[in-house]
Amino acid sequence: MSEVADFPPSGSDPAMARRIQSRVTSFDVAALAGVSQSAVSRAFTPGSSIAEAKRQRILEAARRLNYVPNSIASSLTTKRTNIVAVILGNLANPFYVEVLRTFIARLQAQGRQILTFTVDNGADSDEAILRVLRYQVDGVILTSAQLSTRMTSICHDRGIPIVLFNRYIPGSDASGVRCDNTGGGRLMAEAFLAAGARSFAMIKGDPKGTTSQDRVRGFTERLIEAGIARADIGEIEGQSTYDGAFNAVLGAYRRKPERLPDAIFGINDIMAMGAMDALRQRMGLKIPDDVMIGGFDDIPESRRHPYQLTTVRQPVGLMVDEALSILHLDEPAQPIEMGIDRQVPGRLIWRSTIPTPTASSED
Amino acid sequence: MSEVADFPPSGSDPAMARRIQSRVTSFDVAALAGVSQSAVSRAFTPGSSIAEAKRQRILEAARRLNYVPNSIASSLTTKRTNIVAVILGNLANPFYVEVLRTFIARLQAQGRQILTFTVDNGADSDEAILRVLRYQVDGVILTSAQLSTRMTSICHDRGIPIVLFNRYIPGSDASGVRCDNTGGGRLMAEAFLAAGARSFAMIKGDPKGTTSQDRVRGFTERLIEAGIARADIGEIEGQSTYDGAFNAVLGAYRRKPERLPDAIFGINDIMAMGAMDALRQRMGLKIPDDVMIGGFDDIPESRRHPYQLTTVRQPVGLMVDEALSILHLDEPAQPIEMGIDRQVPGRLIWRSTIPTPTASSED
DNA sequence: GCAACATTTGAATGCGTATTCACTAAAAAT
DNA sequence: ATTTTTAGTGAATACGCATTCAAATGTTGC
Repeated sequence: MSEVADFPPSGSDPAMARRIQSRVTSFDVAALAGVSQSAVSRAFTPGSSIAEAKRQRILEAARRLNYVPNSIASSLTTKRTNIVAVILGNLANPFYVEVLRTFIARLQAQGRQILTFTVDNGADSDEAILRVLRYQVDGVILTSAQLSTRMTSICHDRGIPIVLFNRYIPGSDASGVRCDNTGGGRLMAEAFLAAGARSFAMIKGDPKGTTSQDRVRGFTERLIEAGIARADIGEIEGQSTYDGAFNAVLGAYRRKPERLPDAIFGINDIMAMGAMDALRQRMGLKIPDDVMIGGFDDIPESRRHPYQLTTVRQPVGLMVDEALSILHLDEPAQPIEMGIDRQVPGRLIWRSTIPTPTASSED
Repeated sequence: MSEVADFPPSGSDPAMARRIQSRVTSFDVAALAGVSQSAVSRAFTPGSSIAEAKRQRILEAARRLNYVPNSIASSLTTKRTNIVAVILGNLANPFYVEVLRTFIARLQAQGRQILTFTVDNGADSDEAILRVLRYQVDGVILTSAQLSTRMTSICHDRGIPIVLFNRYIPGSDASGVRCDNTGGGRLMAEAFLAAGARSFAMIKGDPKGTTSQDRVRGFTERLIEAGIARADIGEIEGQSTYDGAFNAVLGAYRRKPERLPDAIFGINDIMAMGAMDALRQRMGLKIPDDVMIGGFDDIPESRRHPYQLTTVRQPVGLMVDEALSILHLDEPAQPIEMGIDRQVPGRLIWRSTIPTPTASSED
């Protein structure tokens, strides 16, 4: 049926059939344009000394040859890759998707590339860091928890800055940016108190995550200060996911509805949403009439109709900007800043899972 | 209060204060181990000819120096970077988050790195491709729509394979993998018909996206075959987001509830969810009693309680595997396969937004 | 018209590794 | 015991570009 030459034409070189052709290099462009290789390099390096007319001639030659500079080769001499590594723990949580989106948007706008890694929740990031090191990235963003101090010092020795995002390592001098999670926990406690709650529960996430710990601590502290008895502050453990919270709530209250508190603080929005669905759809409860719910993060889903979750917003854009500024990508000669721990405050967003004491103030 | 030397010890070189130190190279390791640089290179290259005892000695020396091979340098000689670029259009749609997760998981397990790009929806990917080319990636996954044929041929010339994911370019010989969107549209039409619907609407997404077009086409074709009049098959346009669908539905029916059809097909799950919330929360309708709803993708959110969306599942894992197999990352010497268009069938997942004609068959 | 200066230019070199090539030592085959 | 094979090794080189250095060209001021 089909003849030999039935491959669709691709409109390109006839010599393309084999893979790994001799690539077009700056020498080829130089030859075509009648200049030296140095000139070609200069034509593609902004701010270098080259006559405009010559640059144009070179660019034209490059265009004709479909020449694209080889960043790998140039990285070898400049010792800059323009690559930033982003190591993520948990893309199942929309908050971290938002974080990733923001990092990508910012870095891409700066002309940098993003090397993305995921690390199983709770697993340690050492292997990812090692891989990152091989690629000589200009900086590392780490949103995943575990990181050995050995790794931080190796990175430091090699001059690669790391920023912990919404994490910190107690006793380490690794720099980081985070939301004021403790303060945010306090905000949520105050919101519940203002709405008249007297008994409470928290759905905690990963017990090793500082994020969860801090929110729990701030929340608890504030309640104690307000005179709430420890006995009236319950804790539920669950996987840090929608399903984890859903099941944890069912496990805790389905058989003992009498233990249900006035208010439940989901340590992040996705868990608060899981809790809400369990309480409403499986236990037939009304929110906030039967139980109040609070979350943390303010992911886009939280404002959607089924949830309308009252939550603490993390200013992601700001946090990302802070993180990137700590990296000092533009001044690689600067010594790495260590021991920085920038905290940005969260903000309570009133929606409808906690009755508003006075007037609503959504946004 | 604090003395000069109050920096926490980092357990590393004392010479670490300055950035851009002379890096540790294979020559340093060679010197310490008393071998040649070639030997060091071989020690880190699996399958190369080196005595096991010597390799161990080298590895030990490397460990003592915290030596990590420089992949940038090695890429220059091997012409392989072990980097795959993933270009994404829309991380606001959880489906593509799932796709990204899957690619990362697979590639990371193979020891490859992922360079992530996002392209504004509808914008063209040429700039991203150009950046990708500079980094000499081993392959490109493209989930975003627009791609000039000039770019595909440039990639082809340079021996860089591209796979379109859930997209195709009519008239191009670019390879791709996609769900059988047309067939999926038909499945949904059949589900609605079986449930007794006689009037329909579709909420279309990006009009330029082949994904949306194909689903619309399959859905419509099947309905026509079943004898439904064109007048009973409506179309609503909206941004391909939750809010887009939410607003589109409100705009179409809020003032004219009499125009509401028996069944609405959201071209993807996130839009179907937006539609559901608009219909239920804003228009007080019951689903599926007042309107049936169908989606497409089967994102994790679809099975959650507020939605329980009947939808067409895309087998993401399978599609990702197919995409990677087309890339032939393990046989770079092979000529690039062009013109491949693998389609994998979707599968209808019955949940509760369409009344089940007989018995339910959720998973 | 010439000195003093600023701007362009190309040859040569280095970045850190993989690989080729020629060679040695050890093992196997004769 | 000698030849043939095999495994192991180091010196040298290439990969594609940025950058340094010295030379060449162009510009300005007097």
